[in-house]
This record gives sequence, C-alpha cells and structure tokens, in this order.
Amino acid sequence: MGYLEALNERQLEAVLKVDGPMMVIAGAGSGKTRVLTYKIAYLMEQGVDAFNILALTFTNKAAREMKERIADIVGPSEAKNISMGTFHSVFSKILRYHSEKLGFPNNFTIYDTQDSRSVIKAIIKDFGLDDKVYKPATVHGRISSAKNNLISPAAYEQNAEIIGEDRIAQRPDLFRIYKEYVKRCFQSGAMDFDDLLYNTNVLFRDYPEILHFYQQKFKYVLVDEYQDTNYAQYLIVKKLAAVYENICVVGDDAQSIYSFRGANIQNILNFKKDYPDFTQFKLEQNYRSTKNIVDAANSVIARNQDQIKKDVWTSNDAGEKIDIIRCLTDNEEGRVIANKIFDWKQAKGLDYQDFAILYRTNAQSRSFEEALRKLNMPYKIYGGLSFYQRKEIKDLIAYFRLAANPKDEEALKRVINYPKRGIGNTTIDNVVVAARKYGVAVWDVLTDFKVYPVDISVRAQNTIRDFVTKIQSFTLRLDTTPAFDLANDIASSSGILKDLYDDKTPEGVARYENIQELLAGIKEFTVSQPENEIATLSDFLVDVALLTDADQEQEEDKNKITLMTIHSSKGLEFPYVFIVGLEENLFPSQMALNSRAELEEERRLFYVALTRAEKKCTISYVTSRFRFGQQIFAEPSRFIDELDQKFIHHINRMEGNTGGGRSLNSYQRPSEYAKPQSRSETGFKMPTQRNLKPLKSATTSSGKHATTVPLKVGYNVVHERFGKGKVTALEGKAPDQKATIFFPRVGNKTLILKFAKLEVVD
DNA sequence: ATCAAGGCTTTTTTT
DNA sequence: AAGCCTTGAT
Repeated sequence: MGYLEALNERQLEAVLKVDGPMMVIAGAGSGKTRVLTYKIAYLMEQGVDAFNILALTFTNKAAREMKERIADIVGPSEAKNISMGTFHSVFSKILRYHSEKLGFPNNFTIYDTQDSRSVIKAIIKDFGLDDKVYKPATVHGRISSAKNNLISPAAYEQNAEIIGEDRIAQRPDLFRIYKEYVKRCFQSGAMDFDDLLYNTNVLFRDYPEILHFYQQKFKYVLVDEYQDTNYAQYLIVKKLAAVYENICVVGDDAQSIYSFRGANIQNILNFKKDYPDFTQFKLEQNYRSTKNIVDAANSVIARNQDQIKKDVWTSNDAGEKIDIIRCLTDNEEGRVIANKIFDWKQAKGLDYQDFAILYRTNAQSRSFEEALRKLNMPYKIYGGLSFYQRKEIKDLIAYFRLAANPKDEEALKRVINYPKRGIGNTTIDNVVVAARKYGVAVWDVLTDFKVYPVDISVRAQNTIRDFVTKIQSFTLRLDTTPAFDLANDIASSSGILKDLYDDKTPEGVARYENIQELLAGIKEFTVSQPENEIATLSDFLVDVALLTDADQEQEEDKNKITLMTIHSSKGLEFPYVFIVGLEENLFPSQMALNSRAELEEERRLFYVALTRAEKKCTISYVTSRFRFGQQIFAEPSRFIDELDQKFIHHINRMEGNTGGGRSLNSYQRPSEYAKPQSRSETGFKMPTQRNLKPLKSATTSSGKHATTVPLKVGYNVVHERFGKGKVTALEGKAPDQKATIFFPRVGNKTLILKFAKLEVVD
C-alpha cells in the first residue's frame, strides 16, 4: 500500500473512508483524480470485488486513464472488471441488455444530435409549422431539458408552467412535437443521448427486480464531476445507492460549467438532504499551479454569489504574473501567440505538448491554426467537427447502422440514395408519407409494397428492391462475419468507396482517406478482440455513437500544441496556457448576459480556464475580429478587470512609426473606453505593470511619441519578426545607431535602430 | 432526377 | 466564411 504515502492528510482521509455516503469537494488541481483512483484501488485491497464497483466519469478518456492507473496498482486482470465509464456509455450497455422490456430492439440505434435535429425538422415540416419560430435547435433543447428532468411528453403537456413558457415564446405546439419525436424515435428503434438516461430511469422505475439486481451488483458507487450531473443522472445514482449507501461523489461547484445541458448544482445540495449522515471532505491544496495563478483565479471566482466557500491555496512558487495581451485583429492574435510559443519553446527548451490554446467557441480556432501552420508547429484541435461527424464517415456508418437496425430511419434516409441510384426525393417522400399513414416504419413499407401499397413508379420500386436486398444481405452476415470483413464489403458494394475514389478534388481525396482510416480503425477493433470471440460490426456500433475526438488520440498526436474549447479542457492541465478572445460578447458569451446565473457560469468557465495552467497563463483579446464574415469591434472582457491587478501584467504591443491612418483604434475606442486600457497609457502608467518598454520613438495612433529607452549591450529585446534576442554589439550614434542582436530563431542580425521595431524586455 | 447557383442563417459550450 | 436549403434549368 505504498501508494498511500503519496497522499496528503485530507486526501488520505477521503481514500480510507470505505463505507457510507461521502462527498469530496475538490478545488481545482487538488488531486481529485488521484483520490478517486487510490480510493478504488484501496477498496479492492480491502476485499471489495471489482464487479461490485461502479465508477462514473465525465468522459471516456477520463475513465480509460483512471482504469489504467488502477490497473497499475491492482493489476489489469482485476481492474478490467470494474464498471467504469460515462453515464451514457455504462447505461447504454445496461439498456441494451434489457431493451426488450422497453420495447426497443437490443441493437437499437443511438441518435446523435444531428439525427435528433433532423427528425425534429421533419416533424416541424409535417406539422406545417414555421421553422423560423420552431427552430429545430431550440425545439431540441426544450425536449432535451424535459428529458433530463424526467418529464415525459404526457407530463409536459400537463405542466402548466412549461406550457405557459412555450406559449409566451410563441411555440404553443412544442408539446406535440415532443410527443411525435418520441414516437418516431421509438418506431425507428432509436434512442437519443438523453434517452440513455431517461430510459434507464424508466427501466429502474418499472422493473424493481432489475433495479434490485443492479443495486446488489453495484455495492460501491463513485461519481466524478458530480457538479455537472443533471437530474436524470442524479436519480439513477440515488436509486442504485439506495440499499448500501456506499456512495462517493467528487466535484467542485466552482467548476460547474454544463448547466446548459441540464447540469444542476442543486445535486450537491440534495446530497446533504438525501444522506444526512454523510461525511464531507474538502481538498483545498492546489498542487498544479503557481501562487499567482491560484490567487488570480480565486480573485475571479470570489465574485460569484452561488458557491460553497473554499480556500484553495498552494505551496508552489509565486511564478510569473499573468500576461494580458491586446491585439488588433484575430489574425494578429493568432500570430502573436504562435510566435510566443515558438520563442518560449526555443528559449526554455519546452515541448509542443507543454502548450495549450483555449477558447470560448470552436470557431476561434482558425487564426491559430493558420499561424501555427505558417511556423510549421504541430498542433491538434479537439472538438469542433469530430471525425465521426464527417459526412463520409456518417454515410458509411449509416450503412452499418441500417444493417444492424433497418428501422433506423435517419440512417435509411441518409443512404437510400447515396451513392446516387435514382431514388429521388419525390419517391422517398411518398414512401415516408405512406409509412406514417400505415403507422409502420419506413423500412416495413420498402420491404413489402403488397401489404403497404405506395404510389411510386415501377422503376423506383425495382431500384428500391435491389437496395433492400443489399441491406438484407449485410444484415444476414452481421453476427457471423468479423467486423472488418463486413465493413470492407459494405464500403465497396454500397458504392461509397468508388464514389469517393472517383472524386479527385483535394476534398474528395481527403474523404477517401478518412474512409480508409475508419476501416483501419475497425480492423484494429477486430483484431484486438480476444482469441475465440469474433468482434462483429454490431459490437463496433455499440461504442461508436458515444466516441469523441478525445477518445481517438493517436500516438503521433502526443507532442503537439493543444487547441480546444475551455469546456473540453476541463480536467486537463498544461504548463503554458493561453486563454484567448477575452472580449465582451464572446467571453462572456453574448448569450449568457441575461441573468446573474448565466454570467456566473461564464465566470466559472473562466475559472476553469485559468486553473488549467501550471506555470504560466497568458490572456489575449482583440479590438477587431471577424464574425459571420463581418468585421466587428470588440471591447475587452469584464473578466480581465475582475482579475486582481496584483497578479496580472498588461502588455500592449507597440506599433512602428510609419504612421498613416493604419490604426483601427482611432475609430474603435468610443468615449466610455478612452480610459486605462488605451494603448499609449497601459503599461506605462503603473510602474509595477511595466515590463516592456518602447525603444525607438514609436508613434502611437494618437500621434504621441512614446518614451525612448537607451539600448545597451546585454539587453534582451523582442523584434516583431525575429522574436526574442540579445544585444551583442552597438555602433554609431542616434539617430543612425546600429545594433547587432542575436536571435535564437534566426541568428545574428545587424539592425538600424531607427527602423527596427524593437521592445526591451526587463 | 439531378445539378448549379444564389440566398440565407449561423456560433456557445457536449455526452 | 461556410454550410444548408430553395430555386430554377436541364
């Protein structure tokens, strides 16, 4: 049990408490994962059977990593018997096992967001509703939050408050859409993400013997990131733990950032109500970050009203202050940060993987990608359009899905005429209308025009018959053929492979390669299966719907700069972190300015971002950026002002003195903002904030001349293009003085100071 | 039935 | 800037 020595007193207490309800409130970087890992290992060493442990994590990746760490302690053969994963993946497996109880096929499809939206869109159209008023995304959000709160369509319709909200929002028919949506999903043998939680609750509610079975199986229940669970998840956990009450939840209310998805901080408060004799542990020592970072983050989060008081502290060094960089445009922001990474990597001998760029929205990644590409620096973007959401991948998987579950209407619609086989929209529409009329799945109509007559041409009927036969031939081989073999056959005989191969545009080539990559992945999946079992395509499909980019990480992705949203950075840490786009209406998001609760969530998000950094945190904002293809002007985020000034340091890049109306600032700054941050003042007013001094008489946009600092041999300077350097020699006198400067990036350069755009670094 | 062109909305975050 | 949808021509 030597590993227990690696724990501090608080952590140790939390690990050693085995039985009964407990809650660990764990500040950022306080070793939460370590506690959870060791706790599970300790349980097993105390004789708890791995089969009796359920550990729920927020991502698949977190589950996998934790499992590996536990395996290191207790051995892989034991570790693999723990039920560990996300709520969605663990309970989708349980649902598959009992699906017939709920009237679903055991190979039910999991609809992703796109599928759900598409179903909803069709319903809105069929109901003759205006899709400007009933936006599919909004409607889906409404349905999703109903499900997350376990409100059935019937209960929705009865709920005066909800119906009132819909009426006020001019969407009185929403309950009808909800009802129809559930019906269509059921008819398609499909569950959406929310159904995985909702239906688990239905299963446990309606089948006490099944609930009883899992209560006995999962004698120990552990939940990570408890602050981000929603009501449906809360109730699942509560029911499972009702008998033994061996429940351990771990979380940090300050890092609750998923309320848009139904996450409810209330769950933490409910915990006290549900288990009055629970034990609470607080982990407050941060092992991750410097004092500056921890204290700066504390100074921000202190402004939130809703929080459990904590005193997060660290014994680490003070470290450097947080730099705040102003840039003119989003493109410049990309270049400046790419250059910084380049310089710091050189100067400090760092790896690419030491850096992360975090942003509020996925769309911001572009300027960084471009800048990094130009400097030939490897990066990896997480999130955004994931591999599995690409059209060609979804197309091929749709064939797989259809083979496994022909009632899957979204898959059917996707591929019935792709590649083109002459089954046009009119035909499909007619078939769909007929299916609704007969009250059966579209597939049922397609397979039997005698029983379900449809008014379509004989030609179309024949084409459809061929298509149906082809799918049926796939279905027949589903349980007997290894996944890779069948997948390969489907890719060829569906015509997808040829269709993409014939497309010689760069995009087409990339798509073809993506398909090959998917097939290679399936190959790997197939051969990694235990000797005497065959991995079928159905097995592959079970996982694929719930996979994300983070689960796909390749070995070659390891030493790369990380680009991701702050949301996806939760739980991660990096030595050097850049938080970019700190502007009003972007961060905090424009959508989050309607209530204090929303703003506080944005602030928690900022807190999460800050606390990802170990050594150094850098923040940037721009005064002008492109949005929807249009240039918009931006003001610095209020969050910048909320940081205690003690811990930050403003850097304003100086311009050259070429003059001439270049400045965007001159018309950017409205009067209310002609104050401290204004470029010629910030960084000069407060001596404590000064770190970069202008060297040559740089003319600012307002026409003022900045102070001139004499240059000396040995000074460190920053050049706009060459980056950081050291002055090795000086010759001549001003105004024609020249300096020889060694730049690690480009070697020695002799520059005429009059022209060189240099800044001196203290 | 298919394809090209033009117009329109979109960006908050994710299992 | 890009994807989606409608429209209109073939």
